[in-house]
Amino acid sequence: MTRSKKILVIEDEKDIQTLLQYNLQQAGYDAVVCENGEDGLWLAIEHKPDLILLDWMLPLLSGIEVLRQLRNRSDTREIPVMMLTARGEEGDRLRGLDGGADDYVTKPFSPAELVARIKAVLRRHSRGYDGRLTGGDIELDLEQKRVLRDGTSIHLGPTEFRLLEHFMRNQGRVYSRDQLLDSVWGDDVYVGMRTVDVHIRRLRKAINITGGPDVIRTVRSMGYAFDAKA
Amino acid sequence: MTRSKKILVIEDEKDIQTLLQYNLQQAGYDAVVCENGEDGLWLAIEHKPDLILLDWMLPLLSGIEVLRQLRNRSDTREIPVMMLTARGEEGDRLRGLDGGADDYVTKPFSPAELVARIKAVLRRHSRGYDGRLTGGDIELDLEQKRVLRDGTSIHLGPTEFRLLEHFMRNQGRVYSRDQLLDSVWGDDVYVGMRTVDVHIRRLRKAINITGGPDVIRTVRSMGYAFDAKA
DNA sequence: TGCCCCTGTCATAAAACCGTCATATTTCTG
DNA sequence: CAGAAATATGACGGTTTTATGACAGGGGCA
Repeated sequence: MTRSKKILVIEDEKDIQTLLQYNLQQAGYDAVVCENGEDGLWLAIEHKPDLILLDWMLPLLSGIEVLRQLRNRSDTREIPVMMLTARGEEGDRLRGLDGGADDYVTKPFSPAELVARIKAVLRRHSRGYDGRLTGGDIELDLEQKRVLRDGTSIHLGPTEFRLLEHFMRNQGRVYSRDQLLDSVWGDDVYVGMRTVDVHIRRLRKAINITGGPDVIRTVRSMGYAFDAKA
Repeated sequence: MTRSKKILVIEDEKDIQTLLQYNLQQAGYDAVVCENGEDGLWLAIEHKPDLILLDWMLPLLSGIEVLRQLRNRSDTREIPVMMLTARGEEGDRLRGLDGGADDYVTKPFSPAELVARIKAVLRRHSRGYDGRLTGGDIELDLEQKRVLRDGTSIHLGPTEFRLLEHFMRNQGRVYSRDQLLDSVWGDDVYVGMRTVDVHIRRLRKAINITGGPDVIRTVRSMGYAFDAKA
């Protein structure tokens, strides 16, 4: 049996804190709890949890700011984050997803549902652990750095490969050019937005030589997404 | 009436097989049965069942391995899986949940209980999460920025999308053109009232290409509203 | 060094989208 | 039923966003 997954909870409301702690442990997770953004950030860096539950409203450092900083460090960028938001604030939710949260839950929530969602996020995130990603008729071999479409091999440049990998790890989800630059190029690069378009085009051209349907969906004024199914 | 849910049963013990098949059909499900992991995997990919009942001990391919492969393919990843385990194999149970099973049932079990659990899993699964709005046969996925009607994908421009989103968040309620301009377009834009009509028309045209009934209700001298059911 | 592959940026073409208007159609009122 | 009021529809021009093709610089490698 693998070690139990570690989950970091950053939440200032005491009762929600204990509620979460209890339920997470009940579900077999290893829960670490703290109550403000600064500690949370520190613990995240220190403990490298498998997932972070992050409250939106926090003392000292707002949730969105914590998220931003997590995404800005190479050693925490890959940790999935679920935001806890109060009901009603739609703008927050959008900004949260925009900032790279993997899911969000509106309070109040049922513990059972939360655990289910955590499972889903962890599952989605651990995709490709055997070195292979698949979507539709496209296969991506992470170890050999090879791409197959419908059996035939396809050549991609390094950037296109990372781009496709990112899309295939998060299929269906729409990413803005900013987000893509952040997660595919890295945060310390500064290249123009339109560069993303060009690489999308290169990726499309390469991946569609077999004649299959385009798997990359353009979402006007939003960004791009990968869709395996029609 | 929607089509009956399809359930794939992967189980090698003949008598349990027939027991399940009988009870599932009795409960109104469409049951497909097979008896080893390889066939199960194949059938899952081929049939896209709504739920999979997966025995733990299987010839050829173990249950956990089948589960792993199901979770690694984009077209089967979202299908809920219930594991059937023999009494006492607690470790297995944990590994099952860890691997992404949605529930587990220990043998022997009562058919009635099994059906109840199945219903619960299906309900939980179809209810979706906050990132998805649903009304009637229309689904709106905020995360993927996609609209589905009766399963078929529908394309909307950004404004139509926001318009529909607003309607689906407040179903049944009537909004005047002024209110719509305010909440969909924004406070600081000033466009003519009639513009709303035009976008309503575009939304209608797009959303009714499948031939379903119009879900947008015109309230003369008042505005518009979204009604899922007649 | 020279060649080849990869990258980022531009200019331009091509789409997609938006707001408005003129006109047809429907609904209401008396 | 006539006339008025409100909504539906089709078309159009302008604007924004995306797609495409071309190009030059950078770096690895023989």
